[in-house]
Amino acid sequence: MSVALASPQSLPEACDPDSRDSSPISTVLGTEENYTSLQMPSTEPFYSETVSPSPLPSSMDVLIQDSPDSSTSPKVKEPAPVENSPVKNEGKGQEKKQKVRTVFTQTQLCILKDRFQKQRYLSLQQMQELSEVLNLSYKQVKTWFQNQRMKCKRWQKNTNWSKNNNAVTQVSAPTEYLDLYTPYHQGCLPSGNFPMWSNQTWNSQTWSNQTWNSQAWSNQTWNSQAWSSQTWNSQAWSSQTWNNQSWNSQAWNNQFQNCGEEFQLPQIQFQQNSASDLEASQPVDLFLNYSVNIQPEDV
DNA sequence: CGTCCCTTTGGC
DNA sequence: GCCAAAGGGACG
Repeated sequence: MSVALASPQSLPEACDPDSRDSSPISTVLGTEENYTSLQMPSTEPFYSETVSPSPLPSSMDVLIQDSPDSSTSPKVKEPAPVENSPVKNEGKGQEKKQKVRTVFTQTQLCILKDRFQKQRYLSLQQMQELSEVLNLSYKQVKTWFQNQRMKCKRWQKNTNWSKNNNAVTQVSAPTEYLDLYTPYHQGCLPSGNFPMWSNQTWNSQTWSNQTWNSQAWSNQTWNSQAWSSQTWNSQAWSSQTWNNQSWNSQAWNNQFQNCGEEFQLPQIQFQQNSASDLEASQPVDLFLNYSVNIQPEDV
């Protein structure tokens, strides 16, 4: 809850169109906030990000739905909140399934990209939730993420390719590709960097609200306390957050290898452990309330 | 089922 | 034409 959200009225409907589109960076708001307001009013933690106590202006939905968004497809744009049956358009005469290509609104894209920036793989539930928020179908969200991953991959390939020799390749991996997005992040969503780690007190709540992405991990300084008390006991692993995420090896690895080169996993620096701390491996207890001190440190 | 990958198709 | 939303096949 660190980030103070400035204006509750989020999302300028027009984030910057697309990279290639000309529209100027809409600097409508500060660089951080709004996003939180997208959160569902729901009771459960879900939209990670900063834990916003704010009750969510339902205006968001409206915004997304009938935002005068420029790019809203004139015709298509069918926001089936639920599974979208394959196009069955007007099916006149010809049965040929004519492909319907939805044009996502800028708002939707902003949110999607912002999310992607933090998480390349979403669990089923996360996708569903996101799809509800965006008023898109689950399938659309899933497809979008897939396409995005592919795009990311291609981009990565190309850039590695062209500037292979140059040392500059060392740029912090995960951010490189994301920079592509910054243009409209500046005027739309909070940037991908979030200072939520410092002196955060983790309890089951904050934990489940945290989006674990590469940056988060790498920025985290795991000391003995943090890590070992975590101990990743079965309870921790099976707690909501982890369950909601369908971790397979692929998802896991890719999670940490955002579009750049390789990503360095968090270095665990074990200091001296006070045995007392460790042994107490009470299932969830430890998990419920411990704090992490983090020393600012670049990645 | 989800993901990867390639292809098709439609907006712009 | 380019790009991105989908379709579809292969794979696990």
